[in-house]
Formats: sequence, C-alpha cells, structure tokens
Amino acid sequence: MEFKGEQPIYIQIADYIRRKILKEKWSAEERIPSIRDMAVRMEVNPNTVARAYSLLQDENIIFNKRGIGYFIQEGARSQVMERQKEEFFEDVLPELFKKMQLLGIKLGEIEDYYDEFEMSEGANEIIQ
Amino acid sequence: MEFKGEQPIYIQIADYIRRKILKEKWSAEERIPSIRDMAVRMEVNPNTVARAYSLLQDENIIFNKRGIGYFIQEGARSQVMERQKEEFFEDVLPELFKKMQLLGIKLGEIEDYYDEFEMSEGANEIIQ
Amino acid sequence: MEFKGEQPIYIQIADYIRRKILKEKWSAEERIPSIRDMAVRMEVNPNTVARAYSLLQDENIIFNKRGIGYFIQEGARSQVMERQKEEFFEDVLPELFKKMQLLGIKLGEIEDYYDEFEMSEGANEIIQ
Amino acid sequence: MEFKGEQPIYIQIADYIRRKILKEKWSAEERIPSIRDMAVRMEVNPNTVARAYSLLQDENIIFNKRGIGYFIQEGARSQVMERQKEEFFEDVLPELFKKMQLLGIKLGEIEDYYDEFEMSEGANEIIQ
DNA sequence: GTGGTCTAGACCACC
DNA sequence: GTGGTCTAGACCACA
Repeated sequence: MEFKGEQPIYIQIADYIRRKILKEKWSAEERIPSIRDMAVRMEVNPNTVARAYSLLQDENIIFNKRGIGYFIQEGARSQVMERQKEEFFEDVLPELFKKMQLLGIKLGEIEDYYDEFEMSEGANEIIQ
Repeated sequence: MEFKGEQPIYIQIADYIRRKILKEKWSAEERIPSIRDMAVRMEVNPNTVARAYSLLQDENIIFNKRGIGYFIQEGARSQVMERQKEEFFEDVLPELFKKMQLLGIKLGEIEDYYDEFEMSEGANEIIQ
Repeated sequence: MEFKGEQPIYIQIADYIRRKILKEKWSAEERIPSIRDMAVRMEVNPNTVARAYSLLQDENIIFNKRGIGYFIQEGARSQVMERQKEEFFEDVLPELFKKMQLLGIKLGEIEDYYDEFEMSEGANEIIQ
Repeated sequence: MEFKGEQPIYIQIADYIRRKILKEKWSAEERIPSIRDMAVRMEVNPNTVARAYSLLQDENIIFNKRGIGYFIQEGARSQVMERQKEEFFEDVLPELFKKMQLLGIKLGEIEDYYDEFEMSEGANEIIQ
C-alpha cells in the first residue's frame, strides 16, 4: 500500500478500514487481519497498525477479543456513514464553497466536472 | 490573528498573504509588511514570519529587495489563481466526488447546500 | 567538518551531501545520517542540518520516511549531475570566458594550468 | 542597471567600475561620476554608491579630491589587472578544475564551448 | 531600518 | 528513536 506524505500513516490505515466497511467488503462481526498480518501487508511497523486499530476501537468501529483478534462492530457501517456525512456537510462543503468564492468558481463548473467524473467512474470501482 | 491548530503557523501566514493577493488587497510591486512588523502584528516570532516569506519567495509570489523589504511579484495574482484552480480541479474535486460516491451523496444535495451558503454569504464578506 | 565563512553553513552541508551522491558514496534508497547525528558530527545545531535536509528535499534529492529518517531519492545522482552540468556550461563557463576576455587570457594558459593540476591530483583524491 | 540577487549591490558597482577601467573606458586621472549622479543613474541609495567608492579607494583604485570628486588612480588599470589575474589563476581555476573532475568533464569540452563562445562574441562587445 | 543565519532549548506527533 | 515547529535571542551584512 502506498501512503500519502501529508497524513499520518496510522490515520491512512484507519481510513482504509473505514472504506472497507463502507463498501461492505468487511461486515459486522467479521474478523479483520491481525495487527501483524496487516503490518506485513502494508510494509509498516506493527506499532503503527496497532495505533490505527486502537483509534477505531475508541470510535466503536471495531472491538477486540483478547487473544483472538479484532472484529467489526455491529452497526459500524451506519455509524461511520453518519459521522462522515456530518463532517462532509459541516466541514468539507463550507470550506469548498469558500474556496470557490475566492477563486470565482461557479457551481456550474462543478457540475460539468461531475459529469466527466461519472464517465470514468468504472475504472475506480475495481480498485479495492 | 488567530491560528488553527492543524496547520503550521508559517503555512497559515503564507495562505493569508495569498488570500490578500487573490482579493487584490495587495497588488504587484507593492511592499508587504517587514518581517518584524508582521511578527508583531501576528503575535508570532519573526523567524516564523521569515519562514513564510521565504516559502512564498521560492514560489515566486514575492521577492526581496536587499535591505528594503519584500514586494509582491509581477503576475503573482494570476499565478496564485492558476495554481489554486489547478489544485482545486485536479485534487480537491476528484477527492470530493470519490467521497460523495462512497457516502451515496448526490449532486443535488450539494446544490441545495450551495444555495443556503449563498444566503449567509454577507457575513463572510466582512471578514477580511 | 570545516566551514568556509563565505557561504551559509546549511548550504555547505547540502553541497557536502550532493558531493557524497556524485561520488557514489551514498546511493539511491540509502538512509543518510539522522539530523541529530549529522549535527553532532558536524558540530552544528540540529536546526541548521534540518534546513539543509529540507532544502535537498525540496530539490527531490532526498526524501523523508516519517519517524524513520531521510533517504536518497531514486535517480538523485543523475539529477544532481544534470543540474550541475547545466549550471557549469550555462553560467560558470560563459562567466569564465568573459573574464578571460577582459583579462586577455588565452585558452592555452588554461590548458597549461590544467596539466599542472592533474599532476597534483593525487593529494585531492584522499580528501573525502 | 540590473543587479544580481546573489552579490551585494555595492560590490557589483565596484565591479562595474573595475570593468570600465579594464576596458579603458575610464583612464587615469579621469573624474568618475559623483556619488549622487551614480546613485540616480543606478537607481540606488547614495550610501550604497559611497560604500563602493570607499572600497575602491581602500584598494587604491580611485582617490578623492575633497569637494571636487573621485578620480581614477595612476596605474589603476595594471593594478586591477594584476589582482584579478592572480585571483583567476589561484582561486577560480583550481575550483573550476575540481568541479570538472567531480562532474567528469574533460578539457576538450571546454575548448569546444570556447570556440562557440568566440563566435557569438560580437554581440557582447557592444554591451557597455 | 531591512533580512539572513545560527544557536539553544523546548514541545509535539509519529514510528 | 525520528523529524517538524516554534520561541527567544543573538550577531551580521546590507541599504
């Protein structure tokens, strides 16, 4: 897995898992890879994975059965969905609009780009 | 000036200056406040301001006349505009669309929010 | 390490690293000394080393793995070589020729000196 | 007059005058422009010109008649010539050769460039 | 007055 | 352990 330089790796791992849940690749009660497996797979220090898991556990998205592993919480998907929607409408969008205003970008341009984006969407669907 | 915790202060100062240029409060060939003045005004260490200025100089947005001060580059505004638009359409928007797709948000919802945003725009106009 | 007074220390450190790369003492993907180690080794403040590293990172000569250290970029050597050759032929040489013209020095004199220089080259080879 | 960012302006002014002398545009006992005139012509603070003149005076290249102005010293040209040749052969050339060695540039390449340079020399001759 | 560099030392996030 | 940021304070060269 490739990481962007900007964000902490443990955050990116947590996001990766959230996406898995949102896309229903991993569902409630399902066991997720052990910290060590994940660390090997991502070529990352186990501590870093542990931190990501711990973060998700604090958010009640996964839980730990001691000695067995980590599992997806019941209702995790709707909870993640909820949170991200809230963030989207309350933080991301207003910031976006401010930037549009500053750069003199009209909503119509966004719509045009959106149509373009939908066209090429098929390719993205395949990626994990 | 108030700084957000997320980003380094020197980045926020650079952004502040970029906004000044975009809004045409500061125009080409105009002298900007000296490092020390800016530091006092922003209640920040001069080194921090120096770092912001140095960053903008590397980006050819401002330039230095030895012993005199920093000045806005010719064509700074269009260059900043250019860069930020590019970033907006190539990085921000695609990411936004991906997130919308993931959360099942349709473009129509954005448009509704945009109308709301325009209503309350008056308040933002005042904030420098 | 000894520093010349003319140039800032952080530039001289960056040059030192560029030379290491050119001479293939440090090669692609190799880790370079940590900021603190380098600072101790050069008897310099860590901030000064950090500045040099940051400069080289901006030039895509080294990169950073978070929490691990700095590494030589893939293709760093050829890139440094490229840049310095360009500078040599486009800046240094023309300036040299202008000076020769001004002082009435002929190319033959350079060649004589060059032969002399080659003789005493052995000594230089030892210096890191 | 355009100044390069790297070097102090007063040094560049001094160099300008040295070149004038080397090219015999200004000869011994000739009066050079007053500090004020030079400052206006170069769009520079008079203090800066004064510093350049003072530097040249220290080097016995110009001298001052109080209340009248600055004049070129007897023997200034040969003295400047002498100094610059010495610097050329003892500082500039060795540094050049070291760089050539580092970049793997052979003397032959210099000679080729020199021929090219001589071709286009005519244009340079016109510039002051 | 201006900016540029450097030091010392602190604190923090990340791995 | 790693680097990143920031402060305080100093010194210097330059205009």
